Amino acid sequence: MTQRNYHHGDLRNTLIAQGVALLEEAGLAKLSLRAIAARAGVSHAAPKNHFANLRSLLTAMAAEGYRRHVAFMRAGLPRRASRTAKLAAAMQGYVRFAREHPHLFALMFSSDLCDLDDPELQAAGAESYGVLQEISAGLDWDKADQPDADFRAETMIWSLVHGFAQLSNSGMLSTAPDGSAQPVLSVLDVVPAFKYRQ
Amino acid sequence: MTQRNYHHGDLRNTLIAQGVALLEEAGLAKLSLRAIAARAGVSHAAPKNHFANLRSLLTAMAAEGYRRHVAFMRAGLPRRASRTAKLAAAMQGYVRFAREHPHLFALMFSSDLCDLDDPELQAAGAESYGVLQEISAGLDWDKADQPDADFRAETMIWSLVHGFAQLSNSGMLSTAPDGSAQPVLSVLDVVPAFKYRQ
DNA sequence: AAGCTGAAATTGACAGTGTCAATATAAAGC
DNA sequence: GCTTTATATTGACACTGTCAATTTCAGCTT
Repeated sequence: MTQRNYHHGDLRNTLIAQGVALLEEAGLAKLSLRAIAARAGVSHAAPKNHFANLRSLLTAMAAEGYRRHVAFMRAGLPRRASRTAKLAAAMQGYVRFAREHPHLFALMFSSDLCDLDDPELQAAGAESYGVLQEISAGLDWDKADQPDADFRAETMIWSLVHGFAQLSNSGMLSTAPDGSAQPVLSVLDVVPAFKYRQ
Repeated sequence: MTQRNYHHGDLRNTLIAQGVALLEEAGLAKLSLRAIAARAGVSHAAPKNHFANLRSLLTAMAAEGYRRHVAFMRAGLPRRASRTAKLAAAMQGYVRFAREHPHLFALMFSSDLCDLDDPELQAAGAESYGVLQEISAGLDWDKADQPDADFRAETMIWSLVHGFAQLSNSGMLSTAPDGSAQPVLSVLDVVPAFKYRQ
């Protein structure tokens, strides 16, 4: 962390880190390329050497988000747990990440803000999707014998947990439309009790 | 649609309509207060008389989005259909709206863009939530005898369909992480076959 | 060791943004 | 017909992302 005079040395990673930090602290409204550059101790046009535009930097930040996301999903997972326990742990990790990093989570899925086709982002996302694939393989439900059964199961689990996280972050689950307060639900209160084949 | 000279006459509604139109045509990137004002045939600061700031206009646009959203959910619903048929129709309407109006749909749930606490937005959202409440009441599943059973069922259905819509719009369901093309799923391919009590 | 080269930083400019204050216009009420 | 008041216009401001021109300096060649 020595002070560099002119050439920063590791500006690319610093920009990503400071960008994520600023996003989490201040939200999207206060996030700007110039503010991130200032936080990195660098002039307003320096990022241009590492990122073609703001969108490109946001995409790299989203990829970093996926890497942290995977860690949350794998966390708190006992090594030799039952498949149902693994499913529960991964889903809780998914939602916990979304709740603790709402802005980063929103960025990761926003096609308006970042290039969802970017190879690095796709790679980071694939890692995260892999966890979902593991835990939803062999699920026993009414569509287990349909074509694309695995893909359907993954999509069902992903939709469920992703929708829950999204609605939770939008504040849609805390108060009913009539204004009455609602209990704070865990994902597990809402996920059907799935079993696995054999 | 007569040409007004100075006073527009119905600028508030025009701004909402033109804002939605521009959003759907060009996306968030090209959306600006000045562009909307220009589309409405009015100077760049005219909106100030009807909306305190951009956020306020976006919030009104989101409320309009909810009104259209409800129409999609109620559409194609036979008057005397079974509850399962109603559930299917409403879910398909939910996703169809999201797919046909991706930017508006994103706006409706973005706390970064609009005031989710706004009374008008809440009212419009309540109407939409009401449809979900109707169709998910009395659902028979493993949590039907738990406390807050109704709220859990609503949340489960909503999470499922909302997550599916969101992931679909993010392009996450069309290609697997390894790059292989995936079948285009309908929500119904992914929703467990729920039944109703009695 | 000196010099060259090119990557990585700087400064300065530009058009475009949201917001605000001051001004102009016209509709509504007396 | 005059005043009041809502509504629109103009002009300015600070801030944004992006680009071009310039400066700095690390590492390689000779």
